[in-house]
Amino acid sequence: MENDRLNAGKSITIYDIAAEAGVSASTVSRVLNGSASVRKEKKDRIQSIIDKYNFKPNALAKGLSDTATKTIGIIAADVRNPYYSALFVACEIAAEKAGYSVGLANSLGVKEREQAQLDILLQQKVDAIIQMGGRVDDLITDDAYAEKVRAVCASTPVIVTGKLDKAPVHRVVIDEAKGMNLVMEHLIGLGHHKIALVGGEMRVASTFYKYQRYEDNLKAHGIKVNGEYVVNGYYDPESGYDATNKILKLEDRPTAIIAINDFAASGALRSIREHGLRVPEDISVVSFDNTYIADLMSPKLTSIDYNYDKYGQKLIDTAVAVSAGKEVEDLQMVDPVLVIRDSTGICYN
Amino acid sequence: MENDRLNAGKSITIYDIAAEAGVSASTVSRVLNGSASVRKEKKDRIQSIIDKYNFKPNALAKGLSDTATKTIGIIAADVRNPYYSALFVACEIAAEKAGYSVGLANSLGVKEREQAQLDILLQQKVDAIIQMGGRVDDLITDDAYAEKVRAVCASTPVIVTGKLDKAPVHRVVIDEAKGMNLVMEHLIGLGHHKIALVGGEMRVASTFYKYQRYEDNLKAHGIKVNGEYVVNGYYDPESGYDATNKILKLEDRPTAIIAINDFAASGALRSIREHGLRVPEDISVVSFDNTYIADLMSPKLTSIDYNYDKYGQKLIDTAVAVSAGKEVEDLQMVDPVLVIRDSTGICYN
DNA sequence: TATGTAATTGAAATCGGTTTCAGACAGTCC
DNA sequence: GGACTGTCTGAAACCGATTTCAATTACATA
Repeated sequence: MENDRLNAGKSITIYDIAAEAGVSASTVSRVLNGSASVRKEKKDRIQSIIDKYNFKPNALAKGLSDTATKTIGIIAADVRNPYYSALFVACEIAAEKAGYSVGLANSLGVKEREQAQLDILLQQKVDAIIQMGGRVDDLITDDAYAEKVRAVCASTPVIVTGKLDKAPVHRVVIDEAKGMNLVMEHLIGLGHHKIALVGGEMRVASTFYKYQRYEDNLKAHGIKVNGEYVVNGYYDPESGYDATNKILKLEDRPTAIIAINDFAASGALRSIREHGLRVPEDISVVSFDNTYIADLMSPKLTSIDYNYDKYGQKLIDTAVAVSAGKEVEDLQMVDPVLVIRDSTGICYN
Repeated sequence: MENDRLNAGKSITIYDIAAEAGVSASTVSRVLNGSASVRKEKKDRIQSIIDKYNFKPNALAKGLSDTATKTIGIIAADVRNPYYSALFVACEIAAEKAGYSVGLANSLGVKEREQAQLDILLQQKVDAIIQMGGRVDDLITDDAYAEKVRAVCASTPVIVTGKLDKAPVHRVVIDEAKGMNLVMEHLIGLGHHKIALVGGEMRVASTFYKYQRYEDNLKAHGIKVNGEYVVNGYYDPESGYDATNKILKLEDRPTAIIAINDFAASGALRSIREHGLRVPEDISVVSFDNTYIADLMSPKLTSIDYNYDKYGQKLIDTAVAVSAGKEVEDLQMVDPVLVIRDSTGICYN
């Protein structure tokens, strides 16, 4: 008992196991990893001692002597956004299957944090870094940031979900163009011609790409682009609310609204309701991300889904492959899917 | 150049710095940590070389020789639930201020995962483990699980957000009783007597405690407890929806519904709307957690808030203090607050 | 029984830091 | 000048694993 107290905090090591088994640490290590053959009788004895103490080798020591830590660091913009939490959990599950564990840091969109977190992950000797959202999504890459990432890439593979060029990263990105095409085809197929776009910043690449396809699709259908129908903002409910308020004041009201994400869509819904209009009878609403929010709203939102499980799997596969020195495509695409729910309907106007 | 390529993946060490500065590694270490005095001129020279290479010491090696890793492991039930993501980010920010970094693992409510994650964190030599949600919330502690936690506690402090007894953990929990008191006072103050409770499992301690106070408050106001008004379930929208459907079919309909969390409340709102009733004119709705969902709904939800920033801060403060060997209260409480929005109103029936 | 080969095993080096310990050196005081 | 003090500094041990290398043992074959 008193001995227990004295030992508090001191955990058991491979040498303790070796001593109790009357063998060397090398042999215990071999049993632990199955890295070389050990005489059956001896192996069983050692294994039973390992089990008895539920001994788990110190990951720090292991990481120090091995070349790999079997750890992947993930920097997300903000897990409080369900888009990132869904993607993170998908990565975690995929990583686990591959025998890796993941760490999570939130950059909260602050450049200094992103850089500091890169440094921490580097110090922790993760085998790869996945950065989702934040600076890597900028349409125009910040030079200082690119320089930093380039330095990181020299020792650790970096996989990003955004457009970041100017650094030797691997990219696994959503095919935004395809997503917007799906949305536009859906709306135009329902007879909508007066389509608005709310929320999002043009400095964010994914938003900009969406906007491009929005224009392209309208033009392709001979529909004139109405500048008043595009009201940017951010990615939160307030932004969607404000933008929609502005749009609903227009003389020539649109019959459909595309929100940059589900948050913005929730604000749009509120604004529409407050204007005494119905969804989808008077106005259709579509959004991007298909987070659980889409399912919480009334009416439930038609939204573009990114198949988070597959997306996470692809990110981890890439991280694992690159860190193992395998050749992997620099750029991989993830196909979005349109999930049709109750917020879109035929245009009667 | 070719040299660069050869060195790819090999990062710079304290010995490289020492060699370039013409001193020993010990001296560089002293400059790095300010752990002992080094002659000014020499110190500056070493520092400039450190800066030049942006050298950051290998955290694995450091953790191996130090007693602490300045790392805190967090096991959450599921960060996709905004309750946990809010709390996690609060912890991350608080940890950062204290010079710690945090890791995140999701147990997803699976016992085997919780145990495996405890083992991984132990191997990674985190200075403390914070477990939020999952098994630690059980009203009746699982013996095998308690045994596991007890073993973990022998080497690493564990802080939990739930009721887990039977293991020498530290607990920082929400004062559920106070929360439910606030809710009941609010509703009864608005004239409600027929109050229903939807969602949640009684095997979860926090839910059970809420139920107890629900009963207590009714009795204290001389209101008879109606068993039909309590419909348990889980913590998702569907559960709230199903439970509310059941309740709205009753002859003697309640005038207020308390949902176990914002998710369940969103389902309740949907059911109420589908029954052609209005919130709060016909029925008031209150919920717990005050996640951003409460703000997304129409009407916006009146909900119990846990002050996540302070809660996270308290968790980290406790983790840091305990791992430093300081004496800390075994049980600390966090006070909830009622945030009144648009889903509750005076009872006219 | 002698010999060759394959299977086992442990000593020692290594990973990249920190820290103790003792020696070198400089400055102060009689 | 000698003794004493205090400041700097590096060598070496240590943290807990893995792995190389060489030695030992076991076993099959001639």
